Order: sequence, then C-alpha cells, then structure tokens
Amino acid sequence: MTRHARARFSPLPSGPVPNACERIWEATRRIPRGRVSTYGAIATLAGYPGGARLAGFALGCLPPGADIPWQRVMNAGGRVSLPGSAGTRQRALLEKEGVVFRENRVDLSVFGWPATAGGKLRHGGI
DNA sequence: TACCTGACCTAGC
DNA sequence: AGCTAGGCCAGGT
Repeated sequence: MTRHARARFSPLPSGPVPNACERIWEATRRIPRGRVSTYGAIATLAGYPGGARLAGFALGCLPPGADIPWQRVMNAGGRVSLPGSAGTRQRALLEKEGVVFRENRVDLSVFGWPATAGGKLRHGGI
C-alpha cells in the first residue's frame, strides 16, 4: 500500500463513477461464506482479467471495518498472502467460517469459488 | 509521457 | 519443493 494510494482511497473513494477499487470490492462481496477466491478470479469478476495485482492493490485500499469479506481472497496457491498478524487474523476468520487449512494452505478444488474447473482457477498474467 | 508501486500469476530452473 | 524472472492491471507522481 503506497502512501499516496492510501491518502486517496482510505476514507473511501469519491466520485460518480465507481473506480477499480470499488469494483474489486463488489466482486469480493459476492464470495459466499465458507468459500474462498483468488486475486485473479476477483479481478476477472470485477472486469479486469489479468488484474490480479490490481485486486491486491484494491484490497489494500480497503478501509478497516468495511463490510467486505476480504479474508476470503487468497493467492492462486490457496495460501494467505497477507504478511504478519493480518495473515493470522485472516486464517482465523476463515477457519471460523468452516474453511479447512492444511499446512497453511486451502484446497481450492474444494473451497474455491467460483466453481473451479479442473481443480484450479485459471487466470492471472494471461 | 514515463516510471513506479502493490495482499499477484505462471513458467522455468 | 523452493526461488527467480517476466508479464498483466490501474492509479499516482
């Protein structure tokens, strides 16, 4: 999270047209309880195929206490990308929802959303 | 306009 | 199984 981006988005983005952050957040809201999605998938749902990094950026812009299940977004390997205590918190929240961690990893073929074809979500850098 | 950043992804070694 | 390099995206300076 860069300082300028934080200053710009932290209070909540303003403007008539929803920006990328808000669209990412809306996509994140659609993840059902007890399931997880990936940055790439979220970006695609939001209309930014290949914008996995953007998804991470947008979630980083997320103001604390927002009504968004940000904890249900993980990286393509089914691992928590959030460093430090935030990552621990994310895992705790997910486990409380019924998501099973196995060696710090989640089986996306079981808990992945949307429905994973072939066991793994195909997306990301092209 | 050009360059930089980020809670990323994939392919290769 | 773990690390590196290259490639996507939008937004800010």
